[in-house]
Amino acid sequence: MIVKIDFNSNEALYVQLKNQIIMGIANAQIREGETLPSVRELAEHIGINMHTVNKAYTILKQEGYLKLDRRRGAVIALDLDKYHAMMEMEEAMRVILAQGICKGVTCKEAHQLIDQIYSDFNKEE
Amino acid sequence: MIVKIDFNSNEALYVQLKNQIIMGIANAQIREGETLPSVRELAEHIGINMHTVNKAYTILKQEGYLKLDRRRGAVIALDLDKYHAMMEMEEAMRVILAQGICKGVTCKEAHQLIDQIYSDFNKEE
DNA sequence: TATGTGTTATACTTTACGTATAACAATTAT
DNA sequence: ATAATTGTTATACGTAAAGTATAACACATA
Repeated sequence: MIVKIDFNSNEALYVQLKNQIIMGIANAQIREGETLPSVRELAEHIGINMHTVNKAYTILKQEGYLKLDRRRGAVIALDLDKYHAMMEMEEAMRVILAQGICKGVTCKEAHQLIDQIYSDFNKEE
Repeated sequence: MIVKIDFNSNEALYVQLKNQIIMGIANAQIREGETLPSVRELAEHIGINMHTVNKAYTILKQEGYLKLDRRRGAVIALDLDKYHAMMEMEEAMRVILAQGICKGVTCKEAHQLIDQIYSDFNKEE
């Protein structure tokens, strides 16, 4: 799995890393039971501090994507609280769709976008 | 139009305000050509600093939602750069949908969510 | 015993956020 | 003309978050 970090982004490094890993799971590039690199290893590979990686891992654990194990490391383990996920999706989507509506994006175009992204995630293996 | 700010949120005040205004436009609670309160007036009404409101207005101007006029104030004026809006929607949606996919949200359920939000925005007037 | 996990603690720098005053240029009402 | 109100800009300050840097701890494995 390839992690791309933009050091010029205004988005925090640990947030970028967190999102990349979530998209990696959705892509099935990493699967249930598989392990991520250790915090020190990944930190060195990306070129950032260990604690920044650890922060991303800790949040992923709290949000139900990982289980952290001494020695084994960070293991993908999904906690399927679908209801909670839907609530958060709704709140985030409301802001994004509002922006789209103001800019003339139709409901149909939003649906097409959803289909495209879903098929992108299923395409990769 | 009612502005609700959560002072306990981890989201910045100017971001919350910006999003509320965008959703207000999508709702048609404020329409093209109408004016928002002055920065000082809105700041006092909400109970925050003038510069925080000004920051939200400035960003809304840069992103093509407002035009700022001396004396007239902040006037809703939408710059319909649909293509650019679609690009940003795609990037933001990719992260949100990835979270949903990991949590077992189906493509169909995502579509239902879109429809619900779109109808919510069209219901209000 | 040695090594590599996550974890925690401390200290430091830098940046973003929010507030606080103040003043400016332009416009409108008096 | 004068006064008042608009967005705008500048400066300064305090607080919090982000990121880095060392160091040490408890635990599990080779």
